[in-house]
Amino acid sequence: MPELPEVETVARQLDQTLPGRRVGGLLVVDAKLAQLEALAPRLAGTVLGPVRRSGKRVVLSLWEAGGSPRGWLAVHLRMTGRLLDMDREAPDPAHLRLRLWLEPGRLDFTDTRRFGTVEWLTDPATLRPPGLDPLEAACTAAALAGLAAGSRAPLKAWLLDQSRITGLGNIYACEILHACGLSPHRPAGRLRLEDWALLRREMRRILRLAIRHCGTTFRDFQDSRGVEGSFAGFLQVYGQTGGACRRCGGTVIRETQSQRGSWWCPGCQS
DNA sequence: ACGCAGACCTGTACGC
DNA sequence: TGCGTACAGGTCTGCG
Repeated sequence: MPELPEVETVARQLDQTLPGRRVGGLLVVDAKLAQLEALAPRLAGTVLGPVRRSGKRVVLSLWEAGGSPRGWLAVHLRMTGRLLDMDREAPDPAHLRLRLWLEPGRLDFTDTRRFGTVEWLTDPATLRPPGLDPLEAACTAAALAGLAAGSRAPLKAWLLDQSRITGLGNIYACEILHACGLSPHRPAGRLRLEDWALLRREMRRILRLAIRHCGTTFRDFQDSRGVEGSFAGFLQVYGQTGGACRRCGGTVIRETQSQRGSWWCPGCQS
């Protein structure tokens, strides 16, 4: 489900409401997360600190009452995961997988498809994702061109590879390529520097715009308050099979590429 | 280095 | 209404 803008939305919201709240306990509901049971003693009594996005993960920091970090909980929401900031007395949400009891309130992790993961990290070096974050200053046209040098991978698949750029998913990869007029089939290694400059610019513009609208809810996404994102109305090609391209009037098509749907307009993307 | 199939899961939309 | 099929925002493993 969530890509960079959705994860950023959740992280920013939780960063407004979680820091300073004490962790009272841990409830593991899903047997797939049973390995977290052992964490309960280490979490109890900690205080939540800043919440950040790392790639597509939401990272909660847990601090000793004294003032040094005890560790980080890195949550990957995958397709249908949600982190919901709930009142203590609220009824259980559907598909509850994990709960952090807080003072006050509680943080519920729900996940319909159960693909989501939760990791306990104690080494700060493991907090950073392997790839370049599209919104960081280090993500320059030259850096992108350097990463892609020699690659024959189709641009769409290249953008989805999290080891190079971290944060893009299917929706935003399709939207960015359309905004740039680049075909998803173009070999990544054959782009010119000016293509990367355009791609970098559009990538940042679209991601920032989506963050401003709290992400895209095409199906499942909800933020930490259970509210849907409003960027869906801005989508130009994703999910628009047979629709008219808003730029050239051509017809948006869907095809399967690297096992994923690719939506694009052959009229203006080449 | 790359594509591809299959796996992990559950829910929904659609055609018959 | 009911049943089968395809598809879903992610990522991993194994194979060719």
